[in-house]
Amino acid sequence: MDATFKALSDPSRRKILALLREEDLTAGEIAAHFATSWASVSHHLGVLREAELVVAEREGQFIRYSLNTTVLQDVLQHLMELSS
Amino acid sequence: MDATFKALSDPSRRKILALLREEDLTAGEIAAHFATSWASVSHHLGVLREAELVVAEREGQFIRYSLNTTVLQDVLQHLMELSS
DNA sequence: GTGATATTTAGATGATTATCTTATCATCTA
DNA sequence: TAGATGATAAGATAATCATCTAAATATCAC
Repeated sequence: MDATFKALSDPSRRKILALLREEDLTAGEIAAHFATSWASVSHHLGVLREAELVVAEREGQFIRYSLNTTVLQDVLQHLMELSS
Repeated sequence: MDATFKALSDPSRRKILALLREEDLTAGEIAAHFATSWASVSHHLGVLREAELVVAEREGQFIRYSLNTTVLQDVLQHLMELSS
């Protein structure tokens, strides 16, 4: 749960999650939405992968990312227990 | 929303929120639950205040802290929009 | 295999952060 | 007012983090 919250604490990473909510995207498509370097975006994707908030799957030359809503549900559960 | 997630990303601060979920507590009562220095706990309380996740109210010699569930609800809303 | 494209990794740097000790501020009691 | 207690602020330090450039890895097309 610690890694999850830490992953969520960066606005770039939350933006990535919001993009993936619309549709699955390759790393390049995600990076295209940012002004920072590809390496920086790749770093954020690594953090999100580590936290299991996203899933990466190679598709030939590309790597396609998708949301793991299960972990997001866990976070929601945790926060609801705090706020209820 | 940024400050809120950053505030939530530290386990000590989430522990403080969990304590406050049970009952309102003074800064000293909160600090008693931690092995770190009072100053460190006070720092965390400052971060939580800044994020408006808690409300501080002076009661004579003491300062009593309570949860601000409104902001927690906002976080929940934000996360639900990501996960739905 | 060679070259081209997609992505990640490595190493470095500057900024932020959590923690500590010490000092300061606020309130109470006598 | 003086001393004691509750709490925060200031200043220092070590660790973590986001970002960069350059290098490495993986796949595809030829």
